[in-house]
Amino acid sequence: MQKETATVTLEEWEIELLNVFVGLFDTFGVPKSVAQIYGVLFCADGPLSQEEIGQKLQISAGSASQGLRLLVELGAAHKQSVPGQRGNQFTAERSMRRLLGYFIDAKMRPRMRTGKERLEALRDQLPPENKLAQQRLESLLQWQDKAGKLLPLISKFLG
Amino acid sequence: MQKETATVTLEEWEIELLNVFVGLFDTFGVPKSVAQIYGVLFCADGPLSQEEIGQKLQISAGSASQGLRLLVELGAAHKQSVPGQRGNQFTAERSMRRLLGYFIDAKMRPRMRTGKERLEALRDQLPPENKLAQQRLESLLQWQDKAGKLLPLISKFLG
DNA sequence: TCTTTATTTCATAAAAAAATGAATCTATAG
DNA sequence: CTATAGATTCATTTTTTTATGAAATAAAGA
Repeated sequence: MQKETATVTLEEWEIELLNVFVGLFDTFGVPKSVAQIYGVLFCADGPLSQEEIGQKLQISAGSASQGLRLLVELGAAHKQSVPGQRGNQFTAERSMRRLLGYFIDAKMRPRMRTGKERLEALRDQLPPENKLAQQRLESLLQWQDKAGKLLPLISKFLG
Repeated sequence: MQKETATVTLEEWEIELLNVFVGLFDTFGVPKSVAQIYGVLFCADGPLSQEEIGQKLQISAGSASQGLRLLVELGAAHKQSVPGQRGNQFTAERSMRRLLGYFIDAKMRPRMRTGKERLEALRDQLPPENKLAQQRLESLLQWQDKAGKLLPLISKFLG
């Protein structure tokens, strides 16, 4: 079978965009290499294989695999296995709304939920005479509450 | 001078709250120990000295110093030097709105600004016939734009 | 001033996170 | 079925981040 001769080197403008993504993603604690993989997909003209991504970024197959897995988990990348073809293809989720939405669902909500449960459990076993503890606990529960209402609004705004 | 016999150990409920803060802050890449320092301040009944914080968390003076510096930079803690008294006192910023607002100003805006500048510079030197690059660049600039409009709305909502 | 206590700095140590690469598993082509 | 390209896993290595502690600095009391 004819080997595809795709571009395996990053262009100047792609590198520049990648750096911006690295900064953006870092705000949410996503590692540099993962942001770079996303960036490559974002810039690409079509789906890319894991191999192509690895070549462009000069990273190992293991690294590419792990990074792509994280991105797929976060909903930032989509994996498609094309029938009648080995390997998988990846594309970037380019909608900012969906990107943030997935991130919120995958990372923020679970944490907020367990946090809330913990706090509510604590409230039930906290002596009522401990006014300070009661008060601090209430403050924090209010944060959770506000955040829970804010997140959908963000999605809406971006939609 | 009489030595103050403040509580140097964390109570059960404080530890629980600290853990919640660790989770929340981690979402934005703030290290555990820094989140814990914030938690201690948040729970406290009044201002605390760096020494008291260090004792409660069993961390070194250097660690406390660096962690507090970061929190102050982020606007998550306030430092006050009480006249006629050695050392400084620290308090937590307990307003969620201000907390997020400061964070946005301190960490997100600068990144977005430099990102935007970079992208605009790139746009000016990008050959117009490179349609793909043009298009991707525009997408990303639109993200910046949306984000720039979203951030104030968040502050407003929390206010 | 000198002394003592609080704080910061920064080189080093410790810990945590991320990348590698070899072994393993999977799936397709032949 | 067998051979092979592709993908994944995971123990190990590398890199990065964070914490420590000793030394330097600052600031207040005597």
